[in-house]
Amino acid sequence: MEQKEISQAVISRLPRYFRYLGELKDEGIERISSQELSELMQVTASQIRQDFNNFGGFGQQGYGYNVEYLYDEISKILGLNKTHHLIIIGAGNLGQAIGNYMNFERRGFILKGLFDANPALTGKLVRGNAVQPMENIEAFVKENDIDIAVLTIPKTSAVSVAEQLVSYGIKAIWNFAHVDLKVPEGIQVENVHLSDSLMKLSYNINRYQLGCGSERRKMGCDNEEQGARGR
Amino acid sequence: MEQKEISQAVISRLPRYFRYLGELKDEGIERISSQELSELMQVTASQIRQDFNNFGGFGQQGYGYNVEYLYDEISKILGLNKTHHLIIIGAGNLGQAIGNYMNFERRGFILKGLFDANPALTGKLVRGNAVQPMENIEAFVKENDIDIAVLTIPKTSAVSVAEQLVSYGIKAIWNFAHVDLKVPEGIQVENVHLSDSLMKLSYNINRYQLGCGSERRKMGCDNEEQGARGR
DNA sequence: CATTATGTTAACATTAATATAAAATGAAAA
DNA sequence: TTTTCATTTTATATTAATGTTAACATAATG
Repeated sequence: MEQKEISQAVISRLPRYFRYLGELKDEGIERISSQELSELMQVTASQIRQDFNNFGGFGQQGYGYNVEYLYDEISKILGLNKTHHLIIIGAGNLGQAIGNYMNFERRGFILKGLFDANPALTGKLVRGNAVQPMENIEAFVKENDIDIAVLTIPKTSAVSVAEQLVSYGIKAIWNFAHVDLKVPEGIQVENVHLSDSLMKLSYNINRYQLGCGSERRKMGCDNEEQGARGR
Repeated sequence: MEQKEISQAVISRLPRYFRYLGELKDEGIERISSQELSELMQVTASQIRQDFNNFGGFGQQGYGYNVEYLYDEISKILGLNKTHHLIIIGAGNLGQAIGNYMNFERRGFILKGLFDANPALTGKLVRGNAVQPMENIEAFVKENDIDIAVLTIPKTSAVSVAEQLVSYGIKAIWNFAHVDLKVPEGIQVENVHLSDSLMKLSYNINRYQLGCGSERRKMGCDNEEQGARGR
C-alpha cells in the first residue's frame, strides 16, 4: 500500500492552507488553481501541489481544486472532524486567556475544565467552568474522556505535572511551560514557547538593523568582536 | 569578509540552547562538551557544533565550551543585550496575559503601554500600565521609542492596524492575530498562530491513534476513502 | 604524549523548485 | 450534436538547494 510518512514540514503548512480555503469558501469561491492560490498565499504553486499530493491528489487536471472538497479533506487530515476534550492546567492569566479565547470550540476542541494549585482561584468561572483544585484532575480525566491537557503552569512544576497527566491517561499535551517535557512514546506534545518566539524576533530586528537584512552583504556587517574564548 | 546568511532553522534553535546554558550556568557548571550537551538536549553533537560554528566558533579543542561565555555570546547574537520597548495592541484576555507575564523584562523586553479600542478597558492597569485608547498610539510610539508591537486583536482589524503601526515607525510585530500581515521589507514579523499549533497537535494525535505513529507501517493504516474528487 | 573534543569537510537525507507528461476542459469546427 | 484541438492545470519525475549527520584532521589539555 506504500503509504509514506508525511513530514512535519508539510503538516505545519496545512493549517495555513486550511485557513485560506475557509476564507475562499466563505467568499463563495468554488474552485481554485494552484497558481491562483500560490499568488494569494505567496508560496510556489508547485509546493502547493506537492503538499496536497502527499495525501493522494485532491485536484483535477484542467480544472484545479474544488475549494469546499479540499477544505473538507484537509479538515479530516487534521482530525478536525473529531471532537477533542481538553482541560487547562494552570488558571493564571494565560490559562484564563486560552480558556476564554475558545474559538477553538468551532474546530472541535471542547474545554471541559480548569485546574489550579492556588486555592484562591478555586471556583472562579472561566467560560462557564469552575476552576478546580489539582487533586481533582485524576478523577476528572478518567470520567470525562479528556484527550488534551493544556499546560499553562510555571516550568518548575510542569515536568512532574506532565508525568502525572500521562499516568492518568492523557494522550496529548499543549505545552506553554518554558521547559522540555519528557513523555513516553505515543504521547503527543506541542510546544508553544513564547519567549523563544520573541527571541527570534529580537534576532531578526537586530540583524536587519546591522544592515545585514535580506539585501546584499555590506562592509562592516560583521559585528563579531574577537573576544577571549575558551575559558 | 564573506559573512554568510544564517538560516532561520539555526536561529530557531538558539533560544533553546540559550535556555539550557542558562540552567547549566545557574547550576554552577563551568564547561560542557558538545557531547554532553547533546545528551542533555537530545540533539546530535555535530549539530550543536555546526550551529555554534555559524557564528565563529565559541569552543576550544580539548576543552569544550565555556558555559558562561557561550551563554553571553548567544545572548548577544539574539540581541538580548539590547533593550526593546514594546506595546500591546489589544488588551483583552490574551493581551493582558502577555502583559502580566512579562518575564520577558529580564531579557530586555520592556512593556511601555497597552491600547484597546474598547473604551470599557481604558484606564485599566496591567502591570502598572493604564490601557489607553487607540488614538494615542501614534504619539506614544513616537515619544517612547517603541520597537515592537504585540498584536493581540481580532483578525478583522489586525491587517489595517499593522499598517498603521508601520507608518508610525514600528520596526517589528509579534503577531497573535490569526491572519497574515503584509508589511514592507525590513519590518520584522513573528507569528504566533495558536490555532495552527493546536491543529498540528490534533493531526499528530489522530495519526498516532490510527496506528501509524512512528512505528512501522501497519496494514489498514490508510484511512483515505476514495471520495468523488474534482467538482 | 595519549586523550579529548572542537572545527571543518564531506556524505547523506530531506525539502523545495523545475521540467515534463498526462488528463480534463471548453470553445470552435465539422 | 459530436469531434477536434488548443489551453489549462494537475501529477509525476527530475534536478537543485538546503539541512543534518558523520568522519576526520587538528589543536589544546592534563
